[in-house]
Amino acid sequence: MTEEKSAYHHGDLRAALLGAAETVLADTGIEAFSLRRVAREVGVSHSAPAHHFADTQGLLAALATEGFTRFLNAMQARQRAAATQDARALLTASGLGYLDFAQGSPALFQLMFGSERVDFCDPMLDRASTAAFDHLAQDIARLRGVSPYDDPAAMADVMAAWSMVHGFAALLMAGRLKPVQAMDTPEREAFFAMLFARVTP
Amino acid sequence: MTEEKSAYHHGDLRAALLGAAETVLADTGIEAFSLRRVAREVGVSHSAPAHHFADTQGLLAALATEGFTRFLNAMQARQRAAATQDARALLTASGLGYLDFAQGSPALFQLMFGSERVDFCDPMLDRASTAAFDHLAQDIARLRGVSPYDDPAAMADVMAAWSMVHGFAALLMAGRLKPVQAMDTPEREAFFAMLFARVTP
DNA sequence: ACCTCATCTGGACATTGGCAAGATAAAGGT
DNA sequence: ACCTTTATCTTGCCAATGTCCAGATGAGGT
Repeated sequence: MTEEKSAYHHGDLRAALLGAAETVLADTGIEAFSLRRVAREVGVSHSAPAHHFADTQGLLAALATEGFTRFLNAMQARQRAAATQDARALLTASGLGYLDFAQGSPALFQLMFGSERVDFCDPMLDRASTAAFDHLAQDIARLRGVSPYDDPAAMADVMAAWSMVHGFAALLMAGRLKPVQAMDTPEREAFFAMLFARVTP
Repeated sequence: MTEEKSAYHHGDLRAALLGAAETVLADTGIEAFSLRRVAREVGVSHSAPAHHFADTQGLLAALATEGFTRFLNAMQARQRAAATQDARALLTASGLGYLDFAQGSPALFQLMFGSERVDFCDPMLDRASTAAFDHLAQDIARLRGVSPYDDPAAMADVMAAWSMVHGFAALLMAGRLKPVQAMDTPEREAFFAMLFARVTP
């Protein structure tokens, strides 16, 4: 409908800002992230974003929220691709999806897990991040036959799996796992699957 | 010797700046870290640091370097406290030292592992971080009887152990492991030791 | 046609990192 | 002792940033 720009009243500025924010984030990194730059990218005044996001934190919270839903999608996509009912294979698929997302959107990944600039009190963000956590909990529930919310041992499995895949992803993104970086994709995935299998005996 | 301040020529400004930088880092976090604030804290002009560190990155690199040596100390301290020769107990002690450091200096920890503002090309920093990695490699060498640099399987053990402890520490610091945060110290340490033992079967 | 109000603009202010020119004092050579 | 050199620190400046504010604009309801 409002396809042409009318100078004023952009039409869907909120979405445009979110899109540009992701580009800027990927370009400059979180720590050099600039709200004015985002506005410039969209071609709008420097204080236009204020009417859609309270402040920079607000925009980043919204961006992280979108990140978490895509993050969940990445895990689910791997599970669909695996086309199996085996609980252990499904868990491994989630782990690989976790890595897919981290490698595909490293800046977003760091925003979601390694930044102080995001306010996790934001209810939308809380919902999205909780949903991602629940997905992993469900994988463990399927494997153990008990919900981690009922069984401490199963919850320990969740923590173990999560710590493992997150540490692997974070160190890989930070360029610390040199030997792993040298591997090609199938080799790296096999390597990770081998490590990941250890934490849920 | 130069105990009293002489307005000009602070005496040991470099060390004073590093000390203040750590305080500021702990106060404001990395992403709001301000060089001018550090200078103000020391009571010196805003561009005095330029003569001791090329720029903000330079100061942060020096700070991270100091962090890595303390990080290594934390792991070694735990091993001394364990007072054992058992390879597995020594490895666990390193993991607990890893956590000690992360919990004791969370801001420094995030600077070292989760920031883009540190230049790892800095030779001093490279030396310090490599030394910390080598410590873990040595733990695995003692456990397996082979150096990870010679044996791929042993290197895989290093990656596994590192990913596990790092993921656990990072998620804990980010406030994501709610059930673990609820535990008291001994319980949390026992819990971690249990998880950590899984990765090196 | 008019009015209301969300949306967007432009200017202001304090703060930041980095640069350049100058002030200060310690060190060293004569 | 004196003068020069050099390292150290200060002051003043610039562009850029986040946030606030008053005002311009126009879309949608009445």
